[in-house]
Amino acid sequence: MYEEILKITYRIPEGKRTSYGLIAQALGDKIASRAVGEVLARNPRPGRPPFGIPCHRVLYSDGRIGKYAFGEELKRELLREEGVEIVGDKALGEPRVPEELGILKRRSEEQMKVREAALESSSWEIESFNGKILGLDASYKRARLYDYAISVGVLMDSSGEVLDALYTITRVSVPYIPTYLAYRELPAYLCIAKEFIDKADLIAVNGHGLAHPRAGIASHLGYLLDIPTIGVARKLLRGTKAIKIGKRYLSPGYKSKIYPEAIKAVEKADKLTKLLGRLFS
DNA sequence: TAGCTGACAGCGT
DNA sequence: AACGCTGCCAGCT
Repeated sequence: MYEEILKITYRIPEGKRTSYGLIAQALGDKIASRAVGEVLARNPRPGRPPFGIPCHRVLYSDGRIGKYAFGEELKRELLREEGVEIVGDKALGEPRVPEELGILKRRSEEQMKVREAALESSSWEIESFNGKILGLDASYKRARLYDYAISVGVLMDSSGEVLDALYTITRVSVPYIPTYLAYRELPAYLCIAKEFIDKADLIAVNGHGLAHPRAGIASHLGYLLDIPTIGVARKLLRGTKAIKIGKRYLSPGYKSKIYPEAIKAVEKADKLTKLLGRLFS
């Protein structure tokens, strides 16, 4: 995703400008506009092609210049040199619309497919769970260019006793984009979950399952591995419903019901990711 | 218009 | 432990 955003930015011709939102639209969903800004804030080579990536040509949607690592003044100056007309605090003329890549559009379609399978295999009944639960969570460390994910899996029995645990540290080149969390966290979860595939009866993921407008990370993981999963989230998405138990919002992921025992597993994983995060900083 | 909010997380108090 | 703040955004109230 970083690569795509930088590539789109690289292709904005001299004398033209675009917006964070239009780049997000080219990726397939305008909700990613903030993530575009976050990625460009870490542009490894600010400047002009062929060596630089001209993130100074990306402005706010209303034409205002917006932020720049070396200051808004320089951004405005670079644009003026390139022939972009600026009056007051805004650039004139129409922004350039980048070529559509549609990555996020394909992903949201994939999520809808996952949702169908999740809906059909799950129910919202509350039951107690009597097997081994794998709790999953991740924390992040910012580096110069990329984030690093510290992902943890904790295997528990239903009484809450820890049987086993595993963690990974991976470089992440997918920014956080609202409703696309799965694509940021899933790769590491898949690695960990595969190690426990014969031992865990249920996977509890920090995030949503069916309490997501399409399909949450818990549903997605369950679908890919064909294992029962449940989502345990801290916050609810707008316009969605989940079962609140204590401070957590639970929703079935895949082939699952609502099992309150899942909360403990996720909270344990949450503690461990934070502990490890401190250890590595 | 100013203010709010996104499955934010991390970091400070 | 629980808030509040911030981060190259944008659309809505």
